[in-house]
Amino acid sequence: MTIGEVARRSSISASAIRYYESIGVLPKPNRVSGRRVYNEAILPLLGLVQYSKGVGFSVKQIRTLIAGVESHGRFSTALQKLARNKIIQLDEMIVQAAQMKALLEDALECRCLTATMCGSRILQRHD
Amino acid sequence: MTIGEVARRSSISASAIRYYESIGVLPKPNRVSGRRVYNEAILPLLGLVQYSKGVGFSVKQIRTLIAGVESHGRFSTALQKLARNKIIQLDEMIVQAAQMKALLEDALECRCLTATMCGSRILQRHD
DNA sequence: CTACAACTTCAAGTAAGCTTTAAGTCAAGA
DNA sequence: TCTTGACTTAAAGCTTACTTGAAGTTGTAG
Repeated sequence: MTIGEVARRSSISASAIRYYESIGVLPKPNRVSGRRVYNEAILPLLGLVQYSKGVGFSVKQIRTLIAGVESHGRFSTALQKLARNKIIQLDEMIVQAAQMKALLEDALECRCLTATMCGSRILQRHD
Repeated sequence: MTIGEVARRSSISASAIRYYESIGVLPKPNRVSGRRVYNEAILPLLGLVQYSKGVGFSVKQIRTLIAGVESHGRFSTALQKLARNKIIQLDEMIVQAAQMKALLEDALECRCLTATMCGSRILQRHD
């Protein structure tokens, strides 16, 4: 696969793919007359990148994550730590997202945020 | 309250608070001899800012959100649209976060991501 | 009166995460 | 052979969300 095909199939721009490679998020692919040639394995990797971004990993964290995928079998302590911290963050995120959703739904129902906000517990935790 | 007190109580830096005011996220407070004087109402507002940031609102979206809080009673169609779109995004985010959490937990259990990734449904949705 | 902390403004700097631009290479088709 | 389109690089540019720095003001405490 050329970078153009990968871009089309992953919905990630070619320039972003080159950028990811340049900062070590993606492994360097083979070249044929100077051009990058990818195999199918790049797609789930890019899927992981997208997914990780979606839940708030920075590209540098994603690099650590991908390194874990690439280094078959090994799961470094750095990666374990990252994973554990992220699991905690994800739990917080899930709660927060659910609360924000409830707040917005309430607001939509009564067509105003003021009343919703005053009644909401999530905004009352100040001293 | 001075900006310093607000900063301390909200854990948001004074410079960030001034920045939020400058781009219209926060209302302009009263001044006493040139200095900003806030009342308690600023705290839940800053709480909403923090919360919104946490679930992926941009500061410009937060501005729209805060405008909805400030304009007592009115809930503009723009804000309704923002709220509806955000509710959809939040649903996706919750699912994605839960899946990523499961992936990381599985990875921690078997101490490698490769096996986890290959067995995961979330990274298999490519054509 | 002076010193000091906490504020003020405005402009410039920073970091992340790409995108865009310019100039060049390569293989295939007319 | 020439053109075309997809690729290559390096460097510069852009947006978001602030932070930092410089220079000045204010009220209080010694």
